[in-house]
This record gives sequence, structure tokens and C-alpha cells, in this order.
Amino acid sequence: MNVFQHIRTHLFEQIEILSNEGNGKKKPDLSSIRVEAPRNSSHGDLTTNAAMILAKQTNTNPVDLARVLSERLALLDDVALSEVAGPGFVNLRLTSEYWRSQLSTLLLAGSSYGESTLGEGLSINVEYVSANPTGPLHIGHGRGAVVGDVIANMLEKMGYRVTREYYINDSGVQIEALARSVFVRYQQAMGIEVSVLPDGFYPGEYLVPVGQQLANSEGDRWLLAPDVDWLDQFAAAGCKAMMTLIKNDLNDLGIRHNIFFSEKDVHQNGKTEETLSDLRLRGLIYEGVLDPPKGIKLEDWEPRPQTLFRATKFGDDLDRPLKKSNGDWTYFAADIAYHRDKFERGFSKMIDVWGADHGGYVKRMVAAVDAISNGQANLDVRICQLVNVLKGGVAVKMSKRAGDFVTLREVIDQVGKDVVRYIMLTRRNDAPLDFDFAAVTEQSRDNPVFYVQYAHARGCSLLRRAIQVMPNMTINTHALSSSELDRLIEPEEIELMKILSFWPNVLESAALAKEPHRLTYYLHEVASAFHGIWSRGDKHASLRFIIANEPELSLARLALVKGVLTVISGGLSIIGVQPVEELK
RNA sequence: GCGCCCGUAGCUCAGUCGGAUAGAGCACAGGAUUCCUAAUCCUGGGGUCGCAGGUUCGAAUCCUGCCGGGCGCACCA
Repeated sequence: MNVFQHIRTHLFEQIEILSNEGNGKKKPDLSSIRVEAPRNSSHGDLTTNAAMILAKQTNTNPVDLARVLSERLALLDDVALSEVAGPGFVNLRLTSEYWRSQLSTLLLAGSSYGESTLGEGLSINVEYVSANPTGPLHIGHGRGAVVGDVIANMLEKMGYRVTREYYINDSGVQIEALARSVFVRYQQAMGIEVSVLPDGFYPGEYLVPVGQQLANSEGDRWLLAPDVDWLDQFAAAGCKAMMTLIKNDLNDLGIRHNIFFSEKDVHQNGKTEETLSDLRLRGLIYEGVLDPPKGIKLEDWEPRPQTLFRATKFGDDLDRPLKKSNGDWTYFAADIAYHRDKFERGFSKMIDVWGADHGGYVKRMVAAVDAISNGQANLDVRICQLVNVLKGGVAVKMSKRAGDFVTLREVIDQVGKDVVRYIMLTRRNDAPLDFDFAAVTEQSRDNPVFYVQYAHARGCSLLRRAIQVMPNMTINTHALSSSELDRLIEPEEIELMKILSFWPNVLESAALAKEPHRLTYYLHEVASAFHGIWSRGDKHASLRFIIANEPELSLARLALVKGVLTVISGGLSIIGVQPVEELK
């Protein structure tokens, strides 16, 4: 039980007793009562607004009520000081013994510290990346990949059964363009000059080997054939090659999806038809004409009857087309069928991680999930804003048309997977992110990964050192957790224990909010507190972690170090970053 | 024109479901190393939380309207 839950439990007990004493007409509503760390630490370790909330409900004076609560909470063993402040806050300061016991808990839990059973084994589906198989991943995909992956990791730690999924858009006009682009490369491999690539073709070099391979295996049999004869085969070859490329990139970023789901299969298995006829039966599909969008010009707009989904019934702004004018299903139609398939596979909780350019698509998909599940399923879409690539502060121009975007591959090769993953979480996902190549390549202090890694390396170095300095000492989990933790009396040490004991709460709230960036901010805080204590040893030798003639004190301080290492390495592993034991 | 996201220190950004005196990094100025890793630490200046109203014990946070920026806007994905 984390510190907040612990105090909340006691608080609610007291409220219950009070409510009964007041021959309580009705149960108080506890839902907006918070137990949290106050922003200003002079207000104590924990604070609660309970008195103000309850005072409102019972029409009493919040300060009086706070006083009563405060007196009762003061009686708890773990509470050192309880006082009323401001308009009716109850501020608590917990005992040093309590924080030490939390450190001990941490050490015994080891790498499982912070895990929870909150999810109760509920299945949850996280779909992320899902980039079109028309080329390698670029750095923007990398952001979605990391965000999705870390959300999945966090939810696993919360006790959910997580399935990581990638939806392959291997159908539609973009895939046809891919097939034609591959055909050009095939022609070139057969010695035919194709000087200018037509508009809408994929110009990247990465299709050259695909064309070459087809030239080798197929010879000239398709050179003069009509496109209908080779289109499917070339599309399939292109997709397959691109997915191999993409999976390699993801693999090197430490990402492995459980399921790759093909849009083409959705269609071929009749799932689209099935889904749409289901919706049609329920009166959610009709033939209609949409108004032209206002305020922007569409050259070729004409009123046209379309097959429309009643998305407006589920909170969208417009009803949405399911069929193109050529009779093909729209992307949306397939996507509905796909999400319905997820629902049928047992997922009532779904998370999709999309790029910023799909922001306008969120409402309709949420609406569709609502519709296909009859309100039984919930889709949460996380949008990742753009990544601006900089080199030494100067923006790198990216043009997808010209094929010269910064690939994820380049970035991984240059700065490494760990740096990429960490940097991607240094901003909220819905805010744009600057990725400065120079800063993260230099391995300078501009690189936030290093700050945290350095703290970890320093801690490891201490444990190595301790073995040399005190060879007779056993230093293992048992020895550390049962060491004389009451020797830890410095305010900074208590503060650090406090920060470490917040980890389960940080992880839980980050997981539930699906905001993985909170992890990097927290780890920075841990590292900062640790670096601070370290440096005090420069001035006062008595404050160092290892003091040769004080083995018991040293062991207690090493326990704190071990706590730092456990939390940092645990946090980094959720982020997908390998903690380093030594910096070179 | 409509929808979504954003606007917080010179710069880049945190800020939990509405909490008290709004925080961090960078930059800037000064200081700390014979000693556990100075890739670190300490001290300092820095703010009309875009603007204006509203809701209430209390608003950076919620509501409305404006201003500014990003993304998107039938038959692409």
C-alpha cells in the first residue's frame, strides 16, 4: 500500500466514525477528498482537503472540522505532527520511522516495487505505430512507438493484461502507389530508363532492392503486362519488404508487438461487410449527402449521395462516409471493423496512439467503438504531436515528398536506442517535441538521459567501492533491509526516502493518466536528490556514504543508495532504457 | 468558417480530479573538487500563468468570449 493510500484509509476511517457519531443522516461523499503531497514542503509531507469538502456537504465550519480530524489523525503511530492550516487543510508530517519502513519495504520488494494489482488482470489493447508499410519509419513514428510502448509497460505494472498491436494499412490507394513505385524500380532493375518519377510515387531508395529482387525472380514477364496482372503481387512484395524494414527498426528500439493485424485481412475475411451490415440493421447507416465544408475551398466538390455512419449520434460533428465513389470501403469502414474485432477478442478497453495529423479522426473512431460495442467498450486515443528535428539548434527540413525525412533508423544508429526512448518522454505527448541531435549526441549535461544514468552509475560505484573498503561486510538485500536504518537521520536522507516512497504513486497515476512523461520527470527528481546528498560528502567527510570505521552507518546509507538504484533501474526499465553501471 | 491540441520565467517546458507563497532544466552571475565518479553540487536574480469576464471558501487548472500558434476538415490513410 503506498503512502497516500495508507493515510487515506485512516482518514476515511475517522470520517466514518465521525459521521456515525453525528448519527449521520447520510453518508458523506468522499469522492473529491484528496490526500496528496503539498506543493510547498513546509506544509508537511501530506495534506488533505477533507475538512473543506465535508464542511461544504454538512454546512459546517471547515476549520473546526479540520481541527477535529487533525486531532484524530495525530493519534496515528505514523503521524509525527498534524496541524490545521489555511482555509481548512490538514497537514501531516509523518515520522522518520515511517519513511524508513517504506525504504525497507522498497528493498524487500526489489524490482517489483511500484507494481500493483489495480488492473485485476483486465485485458487492455494498446495499438501503436501502425505506420503505413510504404517506407521506413521516421522519427515521428518513433515518438508514437515509444509512447505507446511505455504506456503498455506501465499498464502491465498495474496488473493489466496488455496486448500490443500494430495495424497494417496494406490496402487502398497508397498501397497501389507503392506497387507502382516498386514496378518502376523493377523496370529500372531490368535496365529500363525511368527518368522522372510520376507524382504520388514513393521516391525513396529503399524500394530499389525490392525491384531488384522482383527482377531476379520474375524476369521480364511483367514488363509489358497490364497493371491488373501484377498490381497485387507488387503490392504484396512491397508491403512485405517494408514491414521487414519497419519491424527491424522497432526491434532495435526495443519494441515488440504481440499482434500485427492486416487491413487487407479485415476486408478479405468479410469483417467489413459483417460490421457494416450489423450497423445497418441497427439503423446507424444511411444514404445521404453531406454539406460541403465551410470556409475552405474544395475544387472538385460536388453533392453526392454517400453511405454514411451516424457518428453524430455518438458525439461526432458530422456523419462519416464509409464508401468511396468507386465503391471501395473507406479507411474508416475498415477501421470500424478492425476495432470491432478487437472488441470481439475481449477488449473493452482500447488505447490507440496516433500522430498529430490524425487528430481530426479521433471523434469518429471513439464514436464508432461506442456504436459497435453498444457502449460496452471504451477507446482512448492518445495523440502525439510532431517531433522537430534540430541539429545544434537549427531545424532540419523534412520533406516526405522528396523522401528526405529523418528516419528512425538514422537516429537510433547515431544516438542509440536508450537516448531515443528517453528523449521521446521528456515532453507531454500532446506537445511538440524538439529533438536536438547535437545535444543528445554530445553526451553533455544538455542530455537529460545522462543525468539520471550518472546517478545510477554513481550508486553502483558506491556498492562496488563498499566491497573493497569493507571486505568483511555482507552487502545483500537482506543485510541492507535489516541494517540500522535509524542511523539515517539527516533531513536530506529523510527527504530522499520520502521521494522514493512516492514511486508507486507516481507510477500508478502516470499509468492511469497514460502520461509516460511523468516517469522521466520523476526520475530526474530522484537523481537530483541523490546527487545533492552525494555532493555534501565533498564538504563533510562524515556525510559520505561509505565511512570505513563506521560499518553500520555505512550499511544503512548503502541501503538508501540501493533504494535509489532500485527505483531508477525500475523506472528506466519501464521506459525501456538500460541502466548503466559505469560511465566511461 | 468548423473541430481538436497548445499559450506558464529571456529560451525549452512540468504543474495529479480546483488547493495554500506557481516549479524544473537551459541561459546569465557568483561559489564548491588533495577526499565515495565535478558528466555533479550550492547560492542568486528573474512571472500580469495570452487577454477579458464568470463559477466558489479557493482558478494556471472548470465555463463563456476574444487574441495568437499547430494539426485536421466528403470520395486519402
